[in-house]
Amino acid sequence: MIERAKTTKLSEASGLPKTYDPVGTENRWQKAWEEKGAFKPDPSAPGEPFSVVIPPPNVTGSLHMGHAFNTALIDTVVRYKRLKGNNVLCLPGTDHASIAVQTILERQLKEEGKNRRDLGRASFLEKAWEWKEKSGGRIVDQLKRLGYSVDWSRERFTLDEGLSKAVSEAFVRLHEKGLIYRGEYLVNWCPASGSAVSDLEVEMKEVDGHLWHFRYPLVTSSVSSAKQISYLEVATTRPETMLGDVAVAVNPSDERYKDLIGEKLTLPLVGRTIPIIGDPHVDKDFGTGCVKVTPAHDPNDFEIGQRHDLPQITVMTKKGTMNHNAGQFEGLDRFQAREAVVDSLKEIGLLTKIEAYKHSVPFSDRGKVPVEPLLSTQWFVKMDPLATSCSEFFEKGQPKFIPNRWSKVYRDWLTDIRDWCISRQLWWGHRIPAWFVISQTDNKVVNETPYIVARTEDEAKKLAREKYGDSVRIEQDEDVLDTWFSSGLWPFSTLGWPDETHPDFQRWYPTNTLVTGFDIIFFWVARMTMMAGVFTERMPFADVYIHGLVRDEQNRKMSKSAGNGIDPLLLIERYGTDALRFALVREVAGAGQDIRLDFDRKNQTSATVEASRNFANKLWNATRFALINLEDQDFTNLEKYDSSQLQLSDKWILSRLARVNRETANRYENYALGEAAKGLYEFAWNDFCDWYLELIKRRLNTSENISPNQLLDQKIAKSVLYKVLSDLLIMLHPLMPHLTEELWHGLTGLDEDNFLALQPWPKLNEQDLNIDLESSFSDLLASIRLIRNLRAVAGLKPSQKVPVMLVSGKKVLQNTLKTSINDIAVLTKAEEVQILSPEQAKSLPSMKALAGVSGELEVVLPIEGLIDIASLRSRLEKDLNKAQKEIDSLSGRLANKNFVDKAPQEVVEECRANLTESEAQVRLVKERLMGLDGTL
RNA sequence: GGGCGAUUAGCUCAGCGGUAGAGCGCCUGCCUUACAAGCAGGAUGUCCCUGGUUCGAACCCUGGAUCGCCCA
Repeated sequence: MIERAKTTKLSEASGLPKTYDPVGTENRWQKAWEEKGAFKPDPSAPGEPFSVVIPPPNVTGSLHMGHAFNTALIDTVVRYKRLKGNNVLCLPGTDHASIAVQTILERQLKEEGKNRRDLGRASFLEKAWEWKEKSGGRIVDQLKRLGYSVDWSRERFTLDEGLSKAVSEAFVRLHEKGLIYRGEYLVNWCPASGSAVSDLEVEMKEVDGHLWHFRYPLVTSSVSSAKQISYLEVATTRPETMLGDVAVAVNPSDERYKDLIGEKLTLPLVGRTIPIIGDPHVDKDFGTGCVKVTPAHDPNDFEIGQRHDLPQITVMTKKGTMNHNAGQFEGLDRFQAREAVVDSLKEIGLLTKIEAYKHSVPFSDRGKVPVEPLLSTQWFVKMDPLATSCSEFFEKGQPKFIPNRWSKVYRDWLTDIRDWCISRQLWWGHRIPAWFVISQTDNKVVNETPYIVARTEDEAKKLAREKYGDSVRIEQDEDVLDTWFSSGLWPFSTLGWPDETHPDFQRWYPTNTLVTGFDIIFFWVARMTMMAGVFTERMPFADVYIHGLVRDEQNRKMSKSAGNGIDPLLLIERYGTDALRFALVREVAGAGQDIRLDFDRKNQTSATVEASRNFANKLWNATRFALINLEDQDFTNLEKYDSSQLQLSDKWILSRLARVNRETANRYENYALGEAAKGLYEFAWNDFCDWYLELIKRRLNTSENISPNQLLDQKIAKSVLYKVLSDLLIMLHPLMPHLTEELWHGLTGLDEDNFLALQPWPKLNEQDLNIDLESSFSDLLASIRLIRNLRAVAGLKPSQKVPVMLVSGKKVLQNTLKTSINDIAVLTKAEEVQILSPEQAKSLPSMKALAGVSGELEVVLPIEGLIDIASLRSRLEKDLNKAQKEIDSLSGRLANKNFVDKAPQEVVEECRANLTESEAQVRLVKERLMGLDGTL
């Protein structure tokens, strides 16, 4: 820990450890932020409002890399906005995950040999809450370890009282608007969880199956006798459903069968007589061209059934076993029944063919078993009107998707959408606010039982009495709502809705940005826009920033079942939260794309995260350097110095700083977070540490007998150092919040409650921007590199000082070099540096020297005895070669009349300038080669 | 079947019309008093293939290949 607060003495900083130890620091700041309510905004505080609700992790979960990634991105945006002075609310919470929680609890019960019915609804829910407190608390603690700058005092849970109220309100209002209905339809039944699930919770998987062909005999052969047909052959992937067949369909234009339409068949094994019907949806070319129709067990058949007014015969139970309609097969599991049906058909000679066949089978996302399309009475939300409203907003560009290509995914889904089955045959969740008037139907709930939708039981009773008299008996629907129903309300239910006068709602709704993975655009994003459209008449967020998935080192999707997840907490303990966050954000430059996180499973290390940890350490040490050098002087007020008093390197780093400030703000603003991270990394490491800090060491080290001018220069260097470092820490703060908070406190000595997280974004000094100066400076840096390169080529010991001559006819460069002559000397270990014009150089006595050329600059190290002629020659030849190639290419382009005529003037000019430079270089290199031993 | 994305250095990825970039890894030399989690120097590419547009293509357009995802 850096000494800070009131007792800070910067001079003590030299006692800092050489390496940054993140874990303690991070915990300390997380605690401090939370205790002081740093991220708890006041709705009445000034500042443009900015709000984000986090995608609520579900309470069954533990922190995985997806959370870490999502958090890193959201928190970066949110912290940036806070620095920018917005009144920021970032609201956290969790969702109740009906199916997941219930599955876990029922599994536990099963181990005790019980089921939920044994327990009863009330005690089951009691258990569920107990379990939620434990598990939900864990994920919240884990989120805190990420340094999430959310307001924990506003943490919400989808089953909270307030949010539950929002759910009933939403249900009632949708029902009033005629957007909710109840009815018997084919739904996706998940036998594992014993509940209906929505279309979205079904995943199609390709499986290797079979196509069984079998024959249904014709009852009559009057018409068909001419063709001598006595049966129709059908092909199916699901033989067991034939027990529920009610027809066979053929295409009415199919020459083979069209005359048979209206005839009857005998359904084997069952003996039922079923009609042959004509339906244009039948594909003549698929299989035999005859389709068995099972309306109660197949969505397509269901539609055919509706069109032809066919009965629906359900042959399975909700557990996935055969029911009494299956006759001899009753009681068998659906997959056993399949085999049994096939065997039976084979026995009676009706099975004609078994083909291997790859086909798509719907699986339940949660239960991981094939879902069964099953007729059942459920609650649905009518999607068309909701989707239409969203489409209207979409036409106006709301919400805006980043990257834009996801907007098409969203729109396409809205335009072809089926009604949403929202009831779940579960207990854990929001119980459907509908009461059956059972006294009307013999005290039982049947499809015909009337119902009352109300906000509370009392309200329902009152309504029931009004309508059915005082002796009415009502009973609430057993089922709960799809978890996504409540998640769909999240952006406004968390802000106080349905109380639209709630200060939070007033201040922060609609929210500004939603950051989430592309995998839940339909599940969540679209549901939120639909709910918001109908209840708030606005889109719930302005921007939707879509990110990809974190994949493992082999580019596989991380999943619990594959066991290939990389534990974020492990990486956090090893490298620190900031390192993990920075690594994740840095990888994400191509927004919306998956990122791959490298991970060595044997050693449990990640080179990517390690690189970010090293960066953190670099910043730690840069600050340590600053603290060692910034003593008790006045160094915080850079403005008091006149620009003419600043050195070239000061102006250069300030120009770079201003540029980075502008670029970084733009990047944060436009969700180019990866670029922001990379830009800051480069600036901090290359410009600031490698060059600027090295350059000012000379100025800071002057100690004895310091002249007033030197003292002034030293103060300026310190002021610039302080300015650049403190600005840099602020700009990096959204990406590495803990480290920067720690370092900033150490640097400024401000007390603990004065958080960096709440500082203003550094002011951009436009007047510092100087592109010409930056360009001159990079020439200077190139010169220094060239000298160092020559020294390396010559194999000089680092400690060995040699004289350096720099020769150039270019006036600007000469000046730059002259003003920086001391810097060059220090950075190249030069004994003495001379800047010469070509004329001056010519007048010197010729000698064998170490020499190199870069553009129009010639570097000469007159150290005859030390030269390795061979390696120098090879170096020069390489330069010559490169420059010659350059000349060929450039002169080729310039010789092309089309290029000179059509290309923009400045491009042609640049080309000419480059050619001149390359020619000069070739000339100089040749001279040098000649000088080496008189040959080329 | 419809749609989307990816293909650039050994690896992971930027760049998206004007002379190919970063990090990691690799090679050489350095414990230079902020940092060896470091410093200095260095090597490395038919920018998937194919036509085309253009003075000029990694970048735009045809067509194709391979890998991956979404929807039906």
